[in-house]
Amino acid sequence: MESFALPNARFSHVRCGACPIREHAVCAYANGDELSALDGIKSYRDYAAGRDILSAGVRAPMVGSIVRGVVKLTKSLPDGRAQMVGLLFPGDFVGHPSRAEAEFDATAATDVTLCLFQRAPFESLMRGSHRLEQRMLDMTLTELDAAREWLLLLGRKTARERLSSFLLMLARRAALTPGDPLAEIALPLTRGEMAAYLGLTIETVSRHMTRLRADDVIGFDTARSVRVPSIARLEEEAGD
Amino acid sequence: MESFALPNARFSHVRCGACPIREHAVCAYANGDELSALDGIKSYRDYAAGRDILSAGVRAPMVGSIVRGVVKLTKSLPDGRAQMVGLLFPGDFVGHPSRAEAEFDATAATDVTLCLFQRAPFESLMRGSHRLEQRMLDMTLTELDAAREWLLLLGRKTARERLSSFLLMLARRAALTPGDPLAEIALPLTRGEMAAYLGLTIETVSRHMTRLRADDVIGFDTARSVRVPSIARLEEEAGD
DNA sequence: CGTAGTCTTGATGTGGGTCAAGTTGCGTGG
DNA sequence: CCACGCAACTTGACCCACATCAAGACTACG
Repeated sequence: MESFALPNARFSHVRCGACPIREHAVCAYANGDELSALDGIKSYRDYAAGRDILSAGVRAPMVGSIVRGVVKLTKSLPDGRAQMVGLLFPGDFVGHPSRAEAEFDATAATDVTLCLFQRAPFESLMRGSHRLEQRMLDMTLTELDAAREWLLLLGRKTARERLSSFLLMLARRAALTPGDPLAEIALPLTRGEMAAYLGLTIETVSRHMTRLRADDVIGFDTARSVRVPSIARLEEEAGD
Repeated sequence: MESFALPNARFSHVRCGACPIREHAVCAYANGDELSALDGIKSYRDYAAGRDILSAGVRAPMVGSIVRGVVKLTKSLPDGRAQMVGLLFPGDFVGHPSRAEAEFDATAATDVTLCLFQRAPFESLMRGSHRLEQRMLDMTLTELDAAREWLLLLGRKTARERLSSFLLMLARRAALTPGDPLAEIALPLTRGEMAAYLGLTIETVSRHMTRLRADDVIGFDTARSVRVPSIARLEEEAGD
């Protein structure tokens, strides 16, 4: 029996064909043979919100895809200052092939399910499969583009523009899943995590959220959700 | 006759075996067959300092490796604010396979020589060569790591730490090529370009360069060069 | 219903931005 | 070889967006 009967098991197994991220993850281009090879070396694992997945400077024996939830990547200076350097959603890849030692901490921002592969068999599978390697390159280029967009945000945007850019990204992601465009969007991050992402402090994030609401750019009743009445308006506020 | 006789020709050809970046570029893992295939589709081209190589939103028919010189990648907001999002050195790759339209401007920061490949034959060559594709993935992961390091710099470091980090990167690159460790390092960027890279203004860069000199962290007589008497001291100043 | 984490709001401080005025360096042409 | 002109750089005076410091309020969970 597969894991549907055990939704919160820490280790479990779901056939790739039934996987919700089949079309978006590293396996997106895989053919039947490749998929069953992947199927043979994978296992699902759950992480509660706040749990560490990878630690900077530590060798990790696994890599994997996010099936459910949000993972944050953080880099720190020795004196404790910390900056989030990546935010990963379902379908995104955690850990890098040919880079056993992580360059940053990866932490579950929400409850997370990963589809894990042992590093060694995954790498040899990739070496034999052009599709898999091409997909990996593609995903890495997408991440690089996103990181560069973020460099522009951190280097040149005001606090209000940064918040708007972040909310815009979430609104666009939410728009991809069908539903009422004016529905509440659940924020996957706390104010403190948003600050870590945006290169700001908690207080500045909180103040500008309040102001964006006062100016009717967004609406919210609880701190962990927002409504976006007009994407166009939010785009203006984001600065680009 | 090959281009050694025509050092400033805009188009020319050098056998890969004689190429100074043979070991560091996308061709680093290529075997004999792959190398001669690359040799067949490549051409060298020179760009004077300041020349545009790629423009944001424009389809580029070529990709290529930097043979000589420094290339800067810049992203701009509609109101003119601009942030450098990458700085590429000899061996680095310009343009992305499977991404015909650039996401940013690429400009020659110094006089530059590129080893250009037509996009289509390069991509099909890559599809057929595991070594080439693996090298490409490897280089992209390295760029991603560098971009994330830069996110930490832009998000959390002070102006003095940013300058020190930048100078440290140059000092480490210079240390790779043999020579007097206390020799002058030529700065590939103007104060304005350094500011664009570091998320600062020209004035702030200039002031902190002056202060770092006053504090004996660095030495310089002309604006376009520095001496680093102690790498260890510079590392302290860089914050990590 | 207590307590701890999260969020909001206010008062004040400061690093880096802005504006402005030189200065230095260098290529061009007389 | 020098004079001109322009771009790059430096330095100073002032300003402001965001950080810091400090209370209090809300929420969730035992």
